[in-house]
Amino acid sequence: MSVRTRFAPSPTGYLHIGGARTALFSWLYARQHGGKFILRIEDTDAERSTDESTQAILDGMEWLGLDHDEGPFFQSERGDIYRAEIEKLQNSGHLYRCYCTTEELTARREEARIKGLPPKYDGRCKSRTDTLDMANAPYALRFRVPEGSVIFKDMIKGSIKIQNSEIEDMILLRSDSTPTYNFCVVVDDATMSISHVIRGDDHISNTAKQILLYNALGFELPVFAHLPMILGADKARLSKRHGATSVIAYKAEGFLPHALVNYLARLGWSHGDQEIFSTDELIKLFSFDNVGKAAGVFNPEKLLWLNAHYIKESPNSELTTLLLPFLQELGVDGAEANARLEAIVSTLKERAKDLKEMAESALFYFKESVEYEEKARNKFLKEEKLPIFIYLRDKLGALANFNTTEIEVVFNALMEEMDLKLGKVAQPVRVALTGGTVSPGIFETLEAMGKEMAISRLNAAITYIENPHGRDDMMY
RNA sequence: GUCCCCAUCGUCUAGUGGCCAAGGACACCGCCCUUUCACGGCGGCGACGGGGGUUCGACUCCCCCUGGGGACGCCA
Repeated sequence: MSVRTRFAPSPTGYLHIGGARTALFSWLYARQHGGKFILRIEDTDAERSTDESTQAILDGMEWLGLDHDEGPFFQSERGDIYRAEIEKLQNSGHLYRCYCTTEELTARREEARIKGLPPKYDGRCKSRTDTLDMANAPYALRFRVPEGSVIFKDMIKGSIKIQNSEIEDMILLRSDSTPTYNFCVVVDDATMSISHVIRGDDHISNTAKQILLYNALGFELPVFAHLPMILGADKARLSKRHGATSVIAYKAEGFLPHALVNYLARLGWSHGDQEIFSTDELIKLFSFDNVGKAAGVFNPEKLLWLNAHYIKESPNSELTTLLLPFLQELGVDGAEANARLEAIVSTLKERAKDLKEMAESALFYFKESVEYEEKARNKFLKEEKLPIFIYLRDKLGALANFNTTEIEVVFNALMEEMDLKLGKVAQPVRVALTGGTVSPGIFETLEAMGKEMAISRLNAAITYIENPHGRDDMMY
């Protein structure tokens, strides 16, 4: 049997974390078995489905690198197929007309709930005999649930058994003649020859209903795998209030797609003690045998750690490309940045957790002039430091090769001459160059900055110290 | 309420009856490295929800309880 998996989101919002993991596992399984991964958009609810959402889902998938082999298919375009299958069920006596209105059903459900009874359809239209009198009344088509029970084997959860008496006669065709979810899913999965249905375990109860439909339609059952849910820190189902849940938001926050992929893979699945997986490794090692049964809490900090890891691992050229949009977002000229970024990126990648933060800490390389942080300025831009700045400005300005080796020679000479330790020299210089007390190594920073800018900033510091009152805007 | 699923450090997890006085990772704390901040290295804190069985032996198997999650739509 060839492996065919699918991801079938409804286009009612962005691709969220939970959906992304479901898609990832389906994709991995297909790739591992040389099978096909199919994308299907479940837009039978015309009210809530939007093209923007479809696009957002497509964008999210693409960003994560989860490419599909077939589709996207749209349920809204498959009406003929559903109609044909409905007809079959009708002919085989699996359906009956229900004339109950939505209002009546809602009221009865409410009533049942109050009485503590299961809020299930009571089947009152099942054996109506007055259907002829109802000729002009709108009706929905319900599925006649047979006696017995549904037992199925889940690749993750094992054997699951549900009594048919727990399942209500669900509506397959609405009174406006549109088919409902459970029916479409079955028809689609069967006609698309899906071999493995991989989805969240919130669908387990649907699976029972769907198996009934598979049987009634005479379709062969696929293999099911129900992934445990992803929860927020408070153990409630992950939702907006737990922070960013949309995949694309992580892109905007400066995450690398593979960091998210690695994180999501490891949330619920494991391979011994290994934490870091390349895509190829995931494809090779993934197995439902090692997917846990319990719901997992989404931990943003571990994601951040992985992101920092992958930033460190990324080649400078790649990081440059990725970082550029974030710099432009901050008002840096793209062309200028691009020319100098590769050198700069290598000074920053060791300490950045995400690209957004990285862009912010790169900002001083591109600004016309630096603004001094108050504490830094008060501590380091003082009269007594003047000789250091003047010395460096002159000696560094005279360097032919402005690289870390040569720069270090100058610093060593200065330290010798003035009998200072590096710490006493580096911090004031850092403030002059960056405006703050935190930055990459001072020699690297100088080299990445370039001679011209370095000298100009040293001069600015000298001017500032000599004439602080000329800068009223910075004084209190 | 009914049904279904689940249960190892705060979190993600390893563990498939003896290898476990329970291992790794994130986070947290400390030390080291160091020109700052990080990175990195070393160390520390920290868990088998409870009760019954089964067994020579249970984190591992069974039952009950408790706790958590999910589903009960003419939504998907």
